This record gives sequence, structure tokens and C-alpha cells, in this order.
Amino acid sequence: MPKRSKYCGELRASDTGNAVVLEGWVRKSRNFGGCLFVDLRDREGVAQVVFKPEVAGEPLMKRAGELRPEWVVRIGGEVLSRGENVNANMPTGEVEVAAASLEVLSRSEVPPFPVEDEINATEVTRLTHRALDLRRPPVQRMLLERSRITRIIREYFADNGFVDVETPFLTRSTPEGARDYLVPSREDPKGRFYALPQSPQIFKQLLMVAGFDRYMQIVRCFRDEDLRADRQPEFTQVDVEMSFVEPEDVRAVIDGLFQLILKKIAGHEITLPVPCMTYEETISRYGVDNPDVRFGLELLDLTDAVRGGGFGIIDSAIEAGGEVCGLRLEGVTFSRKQVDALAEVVRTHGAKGLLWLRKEPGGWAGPAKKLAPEALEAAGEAAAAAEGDTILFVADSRMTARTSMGRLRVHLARQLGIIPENSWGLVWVTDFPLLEHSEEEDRWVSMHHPFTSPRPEDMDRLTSDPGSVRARSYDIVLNGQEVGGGSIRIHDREMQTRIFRALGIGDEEAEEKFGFLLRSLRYGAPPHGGIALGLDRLVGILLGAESLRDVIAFPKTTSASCLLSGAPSTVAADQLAELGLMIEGGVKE
RNA sequence: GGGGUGGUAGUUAAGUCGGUUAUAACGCCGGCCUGUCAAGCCGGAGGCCGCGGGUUCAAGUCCCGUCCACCCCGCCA
Repeated sequence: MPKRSKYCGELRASDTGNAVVLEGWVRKSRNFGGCLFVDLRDREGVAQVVFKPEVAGEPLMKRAGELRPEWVVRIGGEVLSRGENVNANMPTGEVEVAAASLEVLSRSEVPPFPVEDEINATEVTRLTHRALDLRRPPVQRMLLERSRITRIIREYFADNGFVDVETPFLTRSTPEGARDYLVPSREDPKGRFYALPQSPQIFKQLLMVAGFDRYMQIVRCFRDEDLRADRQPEFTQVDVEMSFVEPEDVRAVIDGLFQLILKKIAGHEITLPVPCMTYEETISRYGVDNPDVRFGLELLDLTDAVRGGGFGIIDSAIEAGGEVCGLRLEGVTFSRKQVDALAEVVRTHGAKGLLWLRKEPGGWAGPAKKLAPEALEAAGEAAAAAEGDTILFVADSRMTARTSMGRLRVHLARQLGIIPENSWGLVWVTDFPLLEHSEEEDRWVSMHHPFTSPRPEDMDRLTSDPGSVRARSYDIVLNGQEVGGGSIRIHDREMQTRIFRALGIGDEEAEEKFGFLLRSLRYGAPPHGGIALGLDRLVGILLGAESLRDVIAFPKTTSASCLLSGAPSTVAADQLAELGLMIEGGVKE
């Protein structure tokens, strides 16, 4: 029999009368004893094949009757109009193929779940049989769309003069940042390890020193940290670096990319430039560094209004240098049970509790009505509260109050359904602090990474007030999720040394761990900067995926295992011996 | 590392106060059926109740431990 002449999903009324050959998977068959219908599926869709005794003949009817779901077949026949029996729910529903020949290419056991759009199999079942799951049209569509997106990205950067260069996966472990995935080396001396890259950061900087001017790579990165719905141990970055640039140059390139992707994938037009907000501003207005700007409901600073209002918890929080941060919900009343649930949200983010006030005809309701009358008045005014409005608030340290209320803001927006459908909130957050204090290690650590350039005007505070030094950094946030982050890098060796010292990395250690970067800075490093976009996350948001796992062909579970392959697995004793490794306490099964 | 939810036919779920032979739907197998497309009708098979221990005359059900999955906190430059 000749090979495929058309995809199943491509059949249309215009094909009527033509002889076609289809190849695909049997989705379902409906046997009427006399005639028999088979739905045949391939990547592009489903077509109905009909076996009729007068066309197919007895032996073929008998073989067609044996077909079962997920058998792989090649079917030849004539495309006929369905006449009265058109199925308006299928793109191919105007026609059917009257089978004249049938070749069974492969049989299938009964699949563990039906290969259909809507199934109620659990994720464990789906991931264990991922090939079958990926055969389902909605799952396949995600990866087909992902492929379209990466193609748009590659073309965009190629059109703008970026060079695609590959960087090593087997590289060296560096201090700072996430836990590395380690790969033992077999070579002498034993006891040496490669690390899989958390990102190609240093390599792309070396490419700038080398003079490539503009680099991009769609590259896998690895971080051995605990997982979340939006975090996989191996993930893909769109990695970008440019020479002779300021932050706005990098942002302009990424702005253009987002404009193109949103238009082509979501059919959404945006005007450029994408708005910028400083870190300080976003913390103050949204309480988080990844603001969801698709809706208002901004945070209120009620500190001055309720100061000295005679409410113990509030007064002591303010006296300790804290803040009172609130949200005003217009015309919303919460039940006791609902308030408890909301309080639980702020508590998981460190707040001690949630207070509330509701403006009623005769005055105020809620636990905070014990505040002095003038404080109540001032709070109502600061929140611009009208009758029927509820004010929720937290009194705590500034960051705890802001962060917990920022999380509550997003929680409430979802709960109250005030996030507009099919809207795209894109914003840059700039000027992050260069350093943050690590309580665990009791030292200053990089918020971004140690190669981030500080803003020069803040450098005089590097030792006196390290937390106030701002970085020349920028994150891009889409619908409340960080989808990328970058910075202008340090291209001056002296500056790099000063930053290492501020991080508590001595000259010797710096030389040993980062020597290959520092050395390159001695031989003519151009000013440079760049960004890395989280491709999985970006695709997930664009396609409305519920989990990152939906846009990754072979994802890992929350304990970083692969249900499909069984990785990670034990290895043979001689493999360990060759590497000079011993497992403490022996290998556990 | 901590908290929460879940695990019962191939799949998804129900299973009361601990009590007879563990239910249902879909799927599967057999039969009927010439216009279905969630096909229909009749019949049938199918169980390590995650795993291990304990309490009890008796455990899917109660207790302890453990494994796995998912969600969250910590963590993730």
C-alpha cells in the first residue's frame, strides 16, 4: 500500500472524491454489525473511517472488526461527503474515508487510560505512561505550541544579530547560589567532581570578553533544590548577554521579544516600552517583587493613621520600627470562617495575625474597633473606606507586613475573581538590592549573583550600609510570575574584588573559585550585561498550563524523580568503584 | 527540614459507629445490531483496599511506623 498522503486532521470537504492513505492510531471503533466506524487519530486531528461491506468486502470487514484502541494502522480509501450525517463538532466532520484497504502496523495492549482530550487519570498514572499521555491531543498541543515559541525566540535573536553558542554542562562547582548537581570524575586523582550548571553565567561573560558582542542560547540549567509547582530541578533558560549596554538596552531587546511572542501566541498587542518599577516601589505597592499588575487592590500604609491608637499589638509593632499594611475590599464582608482562612494565609508568610475593620452605618465593626476614635477615623480616611468596605491589615516588621499582605492580595484576587481573563500584566522590576543579609550564615550574600554591578552612586555605602546598595538589575514579571532576571555585570577587576570582599570571599578563595573569570577581566573586558528568561514558566503562562509539568515532555516529580524512567537509580558496584565512591551505610533499595 | 491533602478493580471514585460475599461508573471480554461519532441493548470477567507492624472475636475502616504523589513554608545567587 502507498504511504500517507494526508494527515487525518487535515481532511476537508475539498478532498471529497480523492483517494487518500491515512496513517495513525485507532481512537475508537463503533461496530454496527453491518457497517463499522473507526476514528483515526494523528498529530493533526481525527478523521472518521467507515468500513462498508459493499466497498470493503467480507475479509476486510472481518479484519476491521478486530481493530482495538491505539492500534497503529494504514488505511486507504476514497473521501466521501457525509451528507446528512455531518459531525459539526469535528474539523474533519464533513467527510469520511470509505476504507478499501487496511494494514495493521502495530497492535496495542489495553491502555491504562483512554487517549482522549478529557481524562480523569491522576498525574502519577499519566507520568508513568508519559508516551501515552503525550499522545493525547491537549498535551501534545502544549508541546507543539512550545516548539512554535522557541522557534519565534530563535528567529528573533538571530534577526537581531545574536550568536548562538553552546556552553559546557560538565563544569565546576562554584560557591554561592543553589545546591549543585554533582557528577563524579573517573580520572585520577579521585574525589573530584563536575557540577551541572545552575546557569551558564560565567561562560556567557567570557563570550563577551571574547568579543562575540551578542550571545543567546536556549539552554538547560540544573539546581538541586526542593521543588514547587512552578519549579523543576532541570529547567530551560533563554540565556542572553550583550556588550556595551546599559540596562535599558537589554530591556529594549526583551521588550521587543515579548511584544512579538504575545502577538503571535496570544494575539495580544502591547505598547513599548514595557513599564518599569523600582524594587522599592513594587514592595511598597504590591508587597512582593513579582507584582501581578493585572488588577489594582494595592497595599495601603496605615502606620501613621493608627499610630498611638491604644491597640497593644499595633502600638508595639510600630514602636519596634514596623509598619501597618492594609488592603481595602470594596463592599466585601467576610464571615468569621473566611477571616480565619485569610489569617492563615498571612500567618504562613510570617505575620502573627490578621486584623480587620468594617465600616458600618453606626461606626466600625471588627476586632480593631477598640482603636481610639481618631485612629479609626484616620484609618478609614487613609483607606478611603466607604460604608460596607472591609479593611484587612497586618502590623509587623515592614517586610513581614508587606510580604504577607502582598500574598494575601493575590490570594484574595483569585478568591474574589477580580483578575481579568485573557489579560497580560507585564512589568519590569529594577534596582534590586545588591546584597541581602543571610541569617543562616550571618553574612551578606548576593541577591542576584556575585557578578552583578552595583549602582556606582551607592558604592560609598558598600561597607557602612551594605543593604542599601542597589544593583543595576532588572526582573521581568508576567502575570505575577518572574519570567526573567538579569543585570549589568561587573567588568572591572577591582570592582569585582571589592564585591567578593563584601561577600566575605577572600582574595585567595576568589582566585581559586572564580580565577577563570577574574583572569579574563584583566585582558580587556567590555561593559556587558544580560538576562535569562525562564522558558518553561513563560510557555506555561502563555499557554495557560496549570503546572510546569504540562509544558515539559518528561518532567520530574516534587521529589525530583522521574516516574517514567525510574531515575535516580542505584548503579552497579563496579561503577562506584571506578569512581572511587562509597555509599555511607551501604546502598538502600 | 517542617506543615497539609491523598493512596480501594485497568482507570476514576464511594465505602456509615469496626461486623454477611468490598460497591459504582468508565474501560475490558463475549453476543446482537447498516449511520454512529460519550453509539445502543444483553451477558461476563476483573481486588496485595500502597507497604509493615499493632489493638480486636473481627480492620479497607482504629493506632504506630514507613513509602509514594500533589500543594505550601523554609530553600531556590
